Amino acid sequence: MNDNINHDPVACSTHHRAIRDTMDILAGKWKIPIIGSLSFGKKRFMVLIASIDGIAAKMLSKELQELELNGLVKRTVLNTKPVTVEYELTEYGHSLRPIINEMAFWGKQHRERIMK
Amino acid sequence: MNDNINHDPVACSTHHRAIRDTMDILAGKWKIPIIGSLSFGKKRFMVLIASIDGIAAKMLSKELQELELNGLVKRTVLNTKPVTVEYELTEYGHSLRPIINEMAFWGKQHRERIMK
DNA sequence: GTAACTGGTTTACCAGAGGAAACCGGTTTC
DNA sequence: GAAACCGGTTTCCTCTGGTAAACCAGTTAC
Repeated sequence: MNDNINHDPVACSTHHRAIRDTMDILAGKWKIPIIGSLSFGKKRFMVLIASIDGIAAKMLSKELQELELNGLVKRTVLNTKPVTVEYELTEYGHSLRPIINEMAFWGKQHRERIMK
Repeated sequence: MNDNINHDPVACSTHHRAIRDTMDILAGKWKIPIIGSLSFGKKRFMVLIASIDGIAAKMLSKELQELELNGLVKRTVLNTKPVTVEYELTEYGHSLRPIINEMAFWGKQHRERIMK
């Protein structure tokens, strides 16, 4: 029998790169909680801080910037008395749903499996 | 209108924990390439090193230990002349397929979107 | 004028992820 | 006995992700 190292280098690296792209976008401690919180609707900065347990302001603003850069989140500055800023998930941001759902499903199953 | 911070704390934290579990298991630079390489069939240590571009022996052995701990990979020591060790994906390891596929799909789409 | 609230930025610090290279015990070949 | 191959482990180093806390500009209430 022959150990096959060959799995079409091109298609394979494209595949891995795509997976890595996705992982990078979702990486870090806070991306998922933020997306999760925003999936319930648009929220202001302070509301986000309150709704995401333990996050620091710097982290939130940094993560929101990255998410905005990647087109997953839309930032809107409102012309109010003290300036308020609203963040919301773009349609593109919502397209992550299937991935997040798959991960939630597998993770739940995994925890049950580990317990016994 | 009312900014709703309440999204059922219990169900929500369970959900996020499950997602985090999955992310943790897949985290790091090498888990996916290793799983990807093993998804083509069982491989020996040296073959894995050769098939995963850029990985160091230390990293590979550490990551394999974690994957084995989580029941995703099975390690078999063969009684050969110089001891050889075979690694293979367990059935449970294969259950990650849907997640990985979703991520590959989304990542590919995302890259195309970013390009234009 | 002073305080408080808005949405941040800046600085300084720390733990952990990952990389490079040496080392190791056992076995076969020369 | 020397060298090479196997599957690691150990040590040391660097670089990054994340934290805490101070600071900032603009606006309103007191």
